[in-house]
Amino acid sequence: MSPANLSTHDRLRREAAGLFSSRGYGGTSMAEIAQRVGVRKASLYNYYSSKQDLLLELLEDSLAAWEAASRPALGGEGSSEARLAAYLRATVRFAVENPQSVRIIRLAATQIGGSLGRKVKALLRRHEQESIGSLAEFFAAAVERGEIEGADAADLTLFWGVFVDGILINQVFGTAKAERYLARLPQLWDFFWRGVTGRAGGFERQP
Amino acid sequence: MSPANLSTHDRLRREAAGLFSSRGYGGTSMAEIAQRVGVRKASLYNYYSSKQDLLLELLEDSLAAWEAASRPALGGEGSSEARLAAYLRATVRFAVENPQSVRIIRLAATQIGGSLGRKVKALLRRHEQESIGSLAEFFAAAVERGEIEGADAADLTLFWGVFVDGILINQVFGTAKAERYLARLPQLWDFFWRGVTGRAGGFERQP
DNA sequence: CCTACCGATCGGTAGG
DNA sequence: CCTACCGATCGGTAGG
Repeated sequence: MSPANLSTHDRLRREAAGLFSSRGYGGTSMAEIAQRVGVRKASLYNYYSSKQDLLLELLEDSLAAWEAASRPALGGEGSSEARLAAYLRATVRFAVENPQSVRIIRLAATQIGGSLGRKVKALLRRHEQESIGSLAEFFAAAVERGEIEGADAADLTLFWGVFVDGILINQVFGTAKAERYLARLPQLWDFFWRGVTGRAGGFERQP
Repeated sequence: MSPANLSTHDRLRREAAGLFSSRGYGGTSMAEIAQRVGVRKASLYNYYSSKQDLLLELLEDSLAAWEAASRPALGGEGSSEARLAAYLRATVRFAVENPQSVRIIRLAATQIGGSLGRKVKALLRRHEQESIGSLAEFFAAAVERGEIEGADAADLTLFWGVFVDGILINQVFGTAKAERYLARLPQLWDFFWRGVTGRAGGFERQP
């Protein structure tokens, strides 16, 4: 837990993620990162060849960690509701435990221009296609099997994106504590599932 | 419509809002703004005494415009559902017509540190207290009158914040066109309202 | 991981 | 709204 136990490279990742996510990419200087890590600025260039590279690696790591944390739940066993609820819980838990990763992904999606912006957008687009693509398939299958009735799969996917992004944004940038959204997840889930199916939701509290 | 018809001050506001919202505050330079406006950098300081002042005024204008566009709907006549739906439509329309205002508010909420960050957070906190405060009262009153049953007012307020922020974020930062969310608002509203009340929503298409 | 340094650009000012 | 300029800081490199 103590910073002294972490390698310089790990401290560098952590401090860079913290500064980028709270001040933005352009608002963070390499000198400031170095100061927090406790080394001279020039030493950072032993780990990354540029500031752009540093952001790109943090973004890739964040996207990979998010996928690894949430993806398995959707492909698990059980009803559509159980799997989707498990996916949501895994995502919200990830955001509680890794707020900086969520922040980095958001800032990358919104604050970067130029040639770096193009690389960032390519990474995000690839991730979104995989993630939203599998959700769209999920909803289409649920509609086909009759587990969700009277709604269009595209509208369900749209509503799901709104729901999840709304939770994540409020979790990591809002004034309320991030844990609150995890604690109220059964209620939020119930609203979502009833809205989508007309039936009360059953959000199992066990993992 | 043409830039040539706008005053220098108006062009300055527009270009600064565009650059801040696409590159972030720290990623935007006064020289770049000046170049787009078509004047020398020093001339900008006839309108604003600092870069911080420029951002603060853009933020204040954006918050005021948002309030003016959405607030009246909530206090209008009609059922709780009609008023809340009108409030949502006004908000989503505002985001279609003023995406940069929404972007500025989001970036201010997430990307600024230091002394500027404190001023920005004070502005946002005041706005949030007024806005979320009136929503919390709205839901409490709807529960008390029995227009919404079986749900806690605090949970309703939480879900509402998730719903609205999710739409706005996807509208102004997502890959789909912003108009899509306006076009699909009846469906999104139906999901929301049915989730909250168990009854199908009736989203009137007329203003 | 350090010292020492580079050219470029930063926000901002003086004075007109 | 301009020219001319300021000290400070930027990302990055050389060389060890």
